[in-house]
Amino acid sequence: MTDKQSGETLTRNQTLVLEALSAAETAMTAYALLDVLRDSGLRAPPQVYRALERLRALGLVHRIESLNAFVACCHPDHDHAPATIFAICEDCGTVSEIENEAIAGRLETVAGEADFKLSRSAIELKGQCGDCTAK
Amino acid sequence: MTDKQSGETLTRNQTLVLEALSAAETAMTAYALLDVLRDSGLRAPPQVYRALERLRALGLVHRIESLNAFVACCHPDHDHAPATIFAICEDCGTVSEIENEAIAGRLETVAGEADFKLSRSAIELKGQCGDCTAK
DNA sequence: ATAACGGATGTTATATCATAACGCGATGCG
DNA sequence: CGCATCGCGTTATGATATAACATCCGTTAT
Ligand SMILES: [Zn+2]
Ligand SMILES: [Zn+2]
Ligand SMILES: [Zn+2]
Ligand SMILES: [Zn+2]
Repeated sequence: MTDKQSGETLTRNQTLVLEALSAAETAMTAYALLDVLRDSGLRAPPQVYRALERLRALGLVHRIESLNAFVACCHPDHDHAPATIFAICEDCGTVSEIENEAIAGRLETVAGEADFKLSRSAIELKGQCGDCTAK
Repeated sequence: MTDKQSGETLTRNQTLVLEALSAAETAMTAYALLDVLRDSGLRAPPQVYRALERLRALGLVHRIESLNAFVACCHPDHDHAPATIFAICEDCGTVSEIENEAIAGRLETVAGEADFKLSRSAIELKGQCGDCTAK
């Protein structure tokens, strides 16, 4: 176990993708990332998708299912609750990550009542963020 | 106002798509629907997507974001809670629709606390259904 | 009646999102 | 060395979704 790349350190491509995502205001599609990173040497979709896959496994990036797009985790340091909630502004596109134990627990209960063995969940809210409501 | 197609009745294509979806055990993609309905006269994706769009507006069909696929609503008669939950079995693919007022309310609260004006939400649970757990 | 309109439809082409499959080069290990 | 593993680059293709345009057909206004 030489730790060449066995768990912690990010490769060049992974770092590029994570930095691009972190710098973005909104969720980005894989192709948007590719466009942005073309000058940094990325040339083809698999390079981006592979980096995203790894970053997701590390919990540094989340996929927003309803947008087919990706965001950097806003608190990669601590572990996630079993149910993370994403609030997506339909006006400006910003995505906020919300943790809520109560809802996570309630979802577990509801799943149990339906005789469903829950492994993971995606909760995506659409609406208007505070900034856009104020406008 | 002859009610030619002004709100209630479904057109031929819409009926075909809804029937195919209702008959399906699992969620179906638009292209799967197209394959199934080719013998009934559907020839191109826009015909399916247009029918799906209308059926969704009528509340007869739901889109499962994490699958890029669609299901027939299992209780099209009564109105939906603001937050419908879909439990998706990763073994057999069945999708169950769950209504839960408590979670819907809780989501409203959480959104409010985050200063987010909620318009609609997608909650998708992945795991194992009762039948598959029993196996 | 007939012209104008709106809505559903059919069709072609294209945009957008995602992965399969192959080969290469560096690294670690027997 | 001989071999396995891993990241990487590249090409090609698959899967999902929509733009754009032409047509048809009942309704409605003139
Ligand atoms: Zn996170
Ligand atoms: Zn906003
Ligand atoms: Zn429903
Ligand atoms: Zn199952």
